[in-house]
Amino acid sequence: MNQRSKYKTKQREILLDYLVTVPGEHITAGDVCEYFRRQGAPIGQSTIYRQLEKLVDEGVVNKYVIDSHSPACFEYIGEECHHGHEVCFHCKCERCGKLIHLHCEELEEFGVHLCKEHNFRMDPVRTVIYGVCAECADAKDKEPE
Amino acid sequence: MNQRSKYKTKQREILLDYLVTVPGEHITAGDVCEYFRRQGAPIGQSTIYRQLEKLVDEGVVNKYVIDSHSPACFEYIGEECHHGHEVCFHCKCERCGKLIHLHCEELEEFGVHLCKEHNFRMDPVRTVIYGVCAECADAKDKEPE
DNA sequence: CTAAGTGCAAAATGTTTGCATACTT
DNA sequence: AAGTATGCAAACATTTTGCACTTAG
Repeated sequence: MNQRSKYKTKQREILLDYLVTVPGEHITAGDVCEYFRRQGAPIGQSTIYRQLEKLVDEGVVNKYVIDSHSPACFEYIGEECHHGHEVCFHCKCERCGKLIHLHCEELEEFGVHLCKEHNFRMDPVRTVIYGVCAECADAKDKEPE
Repeated sequence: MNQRSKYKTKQREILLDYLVTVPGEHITAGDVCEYFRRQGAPIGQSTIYRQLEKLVDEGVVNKYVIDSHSPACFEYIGEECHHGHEVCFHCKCERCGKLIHLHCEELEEFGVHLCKEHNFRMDPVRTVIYGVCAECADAKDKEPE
């Protein structure tokens, strides 16, 4: 299950170079495929899936599952997710799909609580908090059934 | 997107009757299909998917997406998820796949915090906290790379 | 030279859909 | 009678896999 990369291949380099340019954005494997196809330098989709999986295992990239059967989203973890010692948490709006990055001490405390009281080591990187963002909540209030 | 049931059909009844017997367990659409097939009273899979979706929209059943391309899990929300006014949160072990139900005030507080400070309305029903459970954490400590 | 990675096309998988039929109200 | 729900099979979309070939160390 833990697949890390051992060789430094051209495809991996190119893929990473691209990902680095879009930190914090979340893109699907299909997006990545298409991007390189358009560049005139396509990478096989199996390679993309396989490298992406490795990058996830290496902690360089995060993977988010929004819904079964929508494609999974990947996100390069740039500096913006590492302010000081803080971890970056992610909230995903169920309505508009927006991904919100959160640096929140309370959340970190909650992680500690989970570990101490419930013996569960939360993985902030893989955990996505679903809910409704401010804008969508407003919109919904206005538009009734 | 919001599909609620208007007629009370036999299939819906049977399905609900079954779900009620396994509150807190999480089962896939495929599991449900097979269950009824074995009972000698199969229900069409489209019906199962469609009814399950309705039950989710009605708030009777929760749906969890663990991983894209693993089947989605459904869970009847019985009393055990409604101790008093508490909500039930779910933690999923990344290693063994175990689903842990948590009744935790701190988590509720965290939801409130999220809403007040960050304007994000967490949906406890759809949010799954990923991490590593106690047993798997122990196991990993012993078995090095 | 060996282990690892690539790419293609094919398979696998979970979910959705079209449509004719049957059931609820 | 009108509006919904059902069930089948076919369609879909994403992800995975088998395999022959290439590349990195």
